[in-house]
Amino acid sequence: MSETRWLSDEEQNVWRTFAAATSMLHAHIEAQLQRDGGMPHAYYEVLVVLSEAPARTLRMSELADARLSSRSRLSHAVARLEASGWVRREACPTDKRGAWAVLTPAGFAALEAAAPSHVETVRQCLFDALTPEQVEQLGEIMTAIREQMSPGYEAAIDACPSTRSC
Amino acid sequence: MSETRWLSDEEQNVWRTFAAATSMLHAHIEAQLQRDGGMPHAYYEVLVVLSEAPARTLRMSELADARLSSRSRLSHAVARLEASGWVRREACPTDKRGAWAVLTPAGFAALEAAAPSHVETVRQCLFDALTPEQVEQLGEIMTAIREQMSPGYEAAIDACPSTRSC
DNA sequence: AACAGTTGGTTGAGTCCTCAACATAACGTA
DNA sequence: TACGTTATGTTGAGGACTCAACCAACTGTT
Repeated sequence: MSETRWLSDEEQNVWRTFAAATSMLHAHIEAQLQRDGGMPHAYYEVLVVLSEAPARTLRMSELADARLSSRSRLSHAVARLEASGWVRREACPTDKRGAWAVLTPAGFAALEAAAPSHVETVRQCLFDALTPEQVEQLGEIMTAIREQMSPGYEAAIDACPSTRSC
Repeated sequence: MSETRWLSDEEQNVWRTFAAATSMLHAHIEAQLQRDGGMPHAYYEVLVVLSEAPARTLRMSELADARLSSRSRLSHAVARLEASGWVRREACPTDKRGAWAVLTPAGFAALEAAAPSHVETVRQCLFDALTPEQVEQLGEIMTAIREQMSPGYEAAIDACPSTRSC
């Protein structure tokens, strides 16, 4: 292990502000969505991804890869969403290991009901605080970070067959 | 409730990238700290705050207000940190309701042991991905968001007596 | 002194997440 | 066909957080 590259005062300040701001933002959005939509943010995003998929249906692993990383997590999430009647599992005929997750009409309705206040919250917390120029900068910065964390992420999403056809 | 101010395509793109990038970043840092330091990020931050306090000691509520919001959360956290031998509770003589949290030598050592790899991770994931100009922009953007979420936060920190004297 | 209201902190139940272990099915090669 | 390897998805235990309820102590008013 080579010498530690400690943060400068300036960097430390940026990092702490970053951590505080994103933490508050996530907590706020989480609480709002839980309160008004009856679901955590992660589950909301599952519904969003499903709602945009062809036939509102995706393989479990595609769903996991697209947004959620861990398969275990998704499995638990879909179990809960299924109990709420918002998602339905279906056996995959071509691959007997596989499972499809299908957004139910009730799930779509729940998403539609939760969306307006969620979007309003995002706007208030994020976009209302920034100038148009800063929004653009933020987009570039976050793209760079995402690329750093997971090279080829963008390309992978674009190339993902499930978002194109089924 | 007035008309929903939906996000434009551009805004939606920025928001999704923001959510994905910060989520990956947090997950990565969390995993690294858990693996190499044996503690979650939130607990690491508790140790950091304590280590910077006079006599490495803070009232529970000051600790909660400074970084963690919920008192319940802090109470659970300190219980766990106390079980690890990293923090010690002490009764407050002037206010018999109150409690002090004191960083133990073992806690300070754990912090020192965890710091280098944590800082390296932050540098790799965040600063290495950005230009100096972007770092500056990020600082301003996050300051604006933090101010939006919690007006007067900066001022409150600066005015907090516990960080000045004891 | 007494009482209502506020503040400091803890507790327990329930929820979500992680991690590791597992079962099942598909694939590749001999 | 048989066997080892890989991929898909589930399960259960344990940890961390939230929320609401709670106790104890301080404060201000009468």
